[in-house]
Amino acid sequence: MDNRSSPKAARIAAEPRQGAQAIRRALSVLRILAAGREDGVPLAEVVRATGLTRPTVHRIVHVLIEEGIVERHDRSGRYAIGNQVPELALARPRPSPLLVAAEPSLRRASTEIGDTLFLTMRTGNDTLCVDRRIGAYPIQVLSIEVGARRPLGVSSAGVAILAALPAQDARKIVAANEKRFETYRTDAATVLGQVTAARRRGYGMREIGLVQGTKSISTWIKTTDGRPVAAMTVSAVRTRLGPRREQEVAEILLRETRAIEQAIGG
Amino acid sequence: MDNRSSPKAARIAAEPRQGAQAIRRALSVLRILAAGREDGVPLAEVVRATGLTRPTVHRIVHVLIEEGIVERHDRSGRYAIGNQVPELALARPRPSPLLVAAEPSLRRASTEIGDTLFLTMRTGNDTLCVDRRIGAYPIQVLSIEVGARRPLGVSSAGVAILAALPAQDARKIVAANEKRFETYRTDAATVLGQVTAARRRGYGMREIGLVQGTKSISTWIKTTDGRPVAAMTVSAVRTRLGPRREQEVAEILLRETRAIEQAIGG
DNA sequence: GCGTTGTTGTCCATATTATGGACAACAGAT
DNA sequence: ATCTGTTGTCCATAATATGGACAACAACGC
Repeated sequence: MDNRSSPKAARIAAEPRQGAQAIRRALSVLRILAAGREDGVPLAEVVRATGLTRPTVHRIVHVLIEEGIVERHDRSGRYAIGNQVPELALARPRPSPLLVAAEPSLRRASTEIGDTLFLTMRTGNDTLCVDRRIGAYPIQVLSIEVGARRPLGVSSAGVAILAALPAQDARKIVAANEKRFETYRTDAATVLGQVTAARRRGYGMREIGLVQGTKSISTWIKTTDGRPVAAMTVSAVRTRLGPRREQEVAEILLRETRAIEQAIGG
Repeated sequence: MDNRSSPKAARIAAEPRQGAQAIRRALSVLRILAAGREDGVPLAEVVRATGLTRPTVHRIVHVLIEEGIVERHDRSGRYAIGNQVPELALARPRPSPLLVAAEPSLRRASTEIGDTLFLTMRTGNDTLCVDRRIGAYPIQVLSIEVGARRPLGVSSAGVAILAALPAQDARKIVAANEKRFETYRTDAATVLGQVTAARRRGYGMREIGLVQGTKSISTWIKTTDGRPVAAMTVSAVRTRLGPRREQEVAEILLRETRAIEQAIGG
């Protein structure tokens, strides 16, 4: 009851505006549900991931259902993003400038590498897969789809983005996501270790992908102000990405990453 | 303080769940902002349209800005749907079954009629344009774009949908939208008159379109349970739609409307 | 110059609103 | 039959969101 501080206080880093706890909570519920995609998420998982109490989550979710923002699947009882969300999204028709800037690079890298390529952007404390290119090689890792959303740190793309952030910011995000890591069978310490390794290596990597037997390599994409906003990822069965080829692939990714950065800047 | 009623009360028409006023209010703000599309909406207009007080709207809007759900345009000071909304929408990739069912009919009707064709669906108390086909005739009415959202009643599509609803429901919606009609230079009495006329005529019509010198004809599309969910509209410069041609066009629309209804049902 | 009418933004005492502990009911395991 | 996992509901309570009042600024008229 004292930190109201100076009258026209610094607005630089956005002191949290008060008087809307419920709205903020509803949004954090929505973001968890978004990670569940079509299948949705059980209530208990939302409770775990948000750290809210169950009555609160239950109330929020059911109000959102009445409003058409959330749906409940009758069979499974899981909750998912409802059809009014895309309807609201139609108000914003222009395609993301990132996607436009990345398109040629994705096409080039995809034909050159031949394995599945992903473009993943950061949104808040999550990564969001916004584009996927399937390569020519007969075995492709297709587990991740456009729209897939995961806590920053869980995928190699997330690790790459964390590695490119100031260390302090990265630690904060990892701490904020800690409760959610359990679901993805990892923990804060592991993630921080991978981030450090990626920082040294110059790109992100996961020897054990989220899917058994796959391996992923990710490079981060920064805007002109130096903040990483996205990552470019190659996923393949592990045997396809031995040390020699890892090097080759990483070089292609780094080259195209720079091309995307230039396209955004210019 | 008595209508808590029977223990396992009728859930048929969804008695409003309480304990989330703020969330509901935030959503009604969002829906108004969605109607403003890229340009957004001034705060005062949101206040008028929602009937909330200005401090409340201001607080809600600014919390949503902090959360990335709303953006404020620096030049105009207007508020608009932010980029996190499409990001959340990515969680729901499947295309609307209505769009799929309507596609062949839209294509047929568009080539046959030659004027601009719209598919507009109902969402809550609004209409939302979800598809537009440009015809072969050199003068086309392009004012309405995919994503355009307006209160039910102001467009001919909205009038058509209201006409196909039970009279009592239609009256309720018109009453709920009354505060917003002012912005579109109409009022409840006018709308109700147009709805009655449309009901008698069998399709919706606006002699004076939202754009000067245009005329629109709309037919309603019902699901098997008899509820109208969308409308198909032709817009053209008024001189293109004299009484003779109005009749022709209406017949084509009604025919294709029935085709869509069958495609949804089967 | 000086009202007038339109904005947007902020403060803070107040009471309305959202909260969460406790309880209930059900589904699968063991 | 008991345990552990769910989801859903109630309601007294405290914390939260509310909105009246005030302020600052812009555009317009005269």
